[in-house]
Amino acid sequence: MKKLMLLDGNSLINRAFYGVRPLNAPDGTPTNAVYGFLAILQKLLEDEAPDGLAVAFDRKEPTFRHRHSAAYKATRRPMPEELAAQMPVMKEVLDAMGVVRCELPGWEADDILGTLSLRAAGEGIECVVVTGDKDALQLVDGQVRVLNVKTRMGQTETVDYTPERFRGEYGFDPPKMVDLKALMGDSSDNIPGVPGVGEKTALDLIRHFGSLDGVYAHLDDALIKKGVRAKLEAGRDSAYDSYYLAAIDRHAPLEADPAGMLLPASWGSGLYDVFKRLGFQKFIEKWGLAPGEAAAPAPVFEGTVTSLTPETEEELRKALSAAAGKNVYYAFDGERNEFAVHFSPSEKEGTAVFLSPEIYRDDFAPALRLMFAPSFRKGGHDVKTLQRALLERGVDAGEGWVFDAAIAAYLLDSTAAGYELERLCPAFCGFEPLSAGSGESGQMSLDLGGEEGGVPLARRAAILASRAAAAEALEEALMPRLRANGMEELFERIEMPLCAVLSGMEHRGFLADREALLRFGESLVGRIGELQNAVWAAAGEEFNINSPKQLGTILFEKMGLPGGKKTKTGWSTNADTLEKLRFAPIVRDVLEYRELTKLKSTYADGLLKVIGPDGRIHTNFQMTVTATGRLSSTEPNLQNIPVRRELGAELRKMFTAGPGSVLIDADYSQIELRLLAHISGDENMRSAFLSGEDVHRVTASQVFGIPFEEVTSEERRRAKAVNFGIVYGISAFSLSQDIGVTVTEAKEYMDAYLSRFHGVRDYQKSIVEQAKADGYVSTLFGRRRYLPELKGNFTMRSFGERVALNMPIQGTAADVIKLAMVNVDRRLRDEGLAARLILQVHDELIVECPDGEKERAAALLQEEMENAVHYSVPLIAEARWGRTWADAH
DNA sequence: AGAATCACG
DNA sequence: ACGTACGTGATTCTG
Repeated sequence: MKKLMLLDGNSLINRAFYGVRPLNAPDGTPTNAVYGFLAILQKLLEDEAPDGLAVAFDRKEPTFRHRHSAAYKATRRPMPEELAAQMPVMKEVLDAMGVVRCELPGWEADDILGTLSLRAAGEGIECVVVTGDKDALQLVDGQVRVLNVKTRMGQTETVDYTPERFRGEYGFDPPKMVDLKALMGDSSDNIPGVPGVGEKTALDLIRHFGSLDGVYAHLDDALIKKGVRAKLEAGRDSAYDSYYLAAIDRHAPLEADPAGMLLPASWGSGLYDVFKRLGFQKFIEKWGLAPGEAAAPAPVFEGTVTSLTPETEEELRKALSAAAGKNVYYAFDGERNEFAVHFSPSEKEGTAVFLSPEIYRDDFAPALRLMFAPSFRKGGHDVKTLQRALLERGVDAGEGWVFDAAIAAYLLDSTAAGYELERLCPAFCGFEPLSAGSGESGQMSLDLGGEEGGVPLARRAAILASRAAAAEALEEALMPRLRANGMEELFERIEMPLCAVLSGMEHRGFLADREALLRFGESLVGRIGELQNAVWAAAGEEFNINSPKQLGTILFEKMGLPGGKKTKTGWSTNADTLEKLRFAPIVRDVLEYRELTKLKSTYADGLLKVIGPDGRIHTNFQMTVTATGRLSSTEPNLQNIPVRRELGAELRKMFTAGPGSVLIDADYSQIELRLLAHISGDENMRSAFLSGEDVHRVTASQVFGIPFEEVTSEERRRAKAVNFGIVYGISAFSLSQDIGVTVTEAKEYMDAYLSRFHGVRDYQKSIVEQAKADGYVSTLFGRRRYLPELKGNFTMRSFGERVALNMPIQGTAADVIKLAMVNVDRRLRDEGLAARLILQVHDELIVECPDGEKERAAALLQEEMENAVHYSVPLIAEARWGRTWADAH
């Protein structure tokens, strides 16, 4: 064995528990911690590829060390019940994996890790100790690395501590970690340390005096402040007792031998069974697990579906006649141009009509119009994509859609891992839809895309039919849940109608001026070259300016510029950092270089690549991505086209209206602040909006206690930052960073703000309490976001609290503009206008419109946006028009 | 594949 | 003392 990985079981499962949202096995056992642990383990195995693996666990009873310590108090925090319930599952999983579990009465997991790593080192085996605590860092040496695992917002991060890394961070050798803990203590481990001495003080002391003994030998040293000296004197016994508690004992009487901890070459079918029972489908797939001989096959779709494959319109009409009056469900395969509609007379049996160019050789459009008749009550999965596929085939089938499985599941949990049919169906309906690889054994065939060897037509029909049927099953499973959550209206009146609005917008696209875009890109090339040469000249060598690593080395090491902050992987070179170094010409050039190359690669070149044959750019609006209810835009993202800087804003001149048309751009004014005023009911803020005055000026005059007329532009700027911060759930520190004042000043601003706007203060307090009680927050339309983060440690909890403050505001704004979009689209059609929506940018709608309609369309747009809802604060939208986006904005 | 950076609301 | 604003997506470099 060359490399042994040792895991601190308790610490990792604890991290996993707080980092992973609630999850249950089909039988109801909570499994989120086990799941999270496996996710961490998987990553570790991939990254480190160890030969051996063992997991150490704490025992419930106090350890010898604790019992013999005067400072020990039997107040170990009890494990949360939900987590304790998962420990047996955890052990079962490890056993099924064939991983050695180590525990020893009277000894901590840390001691076991210390003992095993010492033994392994003695046998010449490299050791990787993995834990979520910092205590084990004392073990770091030439043969033992410690990976410190953090979970942040569900993401696992590991910090790899080598002796060098440790010294770089702490400024002393790893064994001195014990001395540090002796002074600062560790609340999670019941190590008291010296009362009143925290991490900062303790770090300074150990760095200076080298050890705990060193500190106490130099108590008179002038470097130790009076107060600290007094605390150290008073806490001497506690410190030395803590030293004893913090020191890992590397000689635990353990039977285990590192050589016996070899990992199996492959996982057995026992693990498959365990994962199957726990519902860990993802790990079964990722780890390529297969059932044993005797294991039952996974349940797949079992309906009896009769597939009809009409060859003529006559046959199609006849086949569809049976669908009259029934709910119908669709699935399609865009690449093959195949569509299926499924309708069932009962739970058990159904009929599917399957349309494939292979047998139906006529023009598809008329057939599709029959298949997607407006009168059908329609359901499906990812309806917007299906509608767009139909539009691309000349069929407008936006009416009659009442169910979309992906959107329903998204409303039920907007932060789930995904909403694919393959995931939802097993989770909510207990069966899997058919796929090319499932079904009768021997039927599996590789689809090479050629004439031979493809999936047979009948099979493809069955697969599409089962996918359509899955949507039906999901409707039965999910609609009652939506109703129970009070989300029926949000679903039926906003999200479902929005599908057709968005598919239309995607299909229409935004006309782009290819030549202008090309010229713009070309115009940047010369200057980029100049800047590159200037930067290289100043640096005295050629290097890749796009590499933050190389750039950091040049600026902060070679040229010795000050203020370089370290990030995870090296020097920070972001715009915030570089702005402070503008006095150096090279930095100014780098900043301009960054600006220009960003415009060139992401926008000029990037957009040219996605202009369609029709000269238009067709973005995808994602409806199930954001945690707050906003849309997102991809391939390309048209929601982040530059506007804030002059040069970037040039790009908006390349987005134009078609011949004879104009663009109308309408945006909500301060929608989030207005919603905050309404939701919090803050009278002061409401009257600021009702007065129609500039809200940032009003805020400035209130926060700074000066007359409205005397507010300077700087004061207004700061007040604006405070307003933004309030919406996001601010801290004084971040505000100070943002507006460049001291933390103390920022704190004063915030206190002044909250005392002036006490309705906001009260609201913030109550929404966080509400979130903690309910486990989620909601928008005014009932959209939810669950906040498992609120159960976590300080950092996670703080994040959860900020989200609780922000989501109801940002989410309600998203709801409002979505409703406005549905209404705008409907009214444009009802009034016979040719104007149509083409883009949404969160608080902004863009309509393309024939010249002759522009006054009517602009008025309609503004009216529908302002009247989408009627709250205690008016919503204001402003509309402009022009030939290009730049002119209209 | 993840990190860093930067574009937007 | 903690660690530092909410929500996104695309590009580039790097291991």
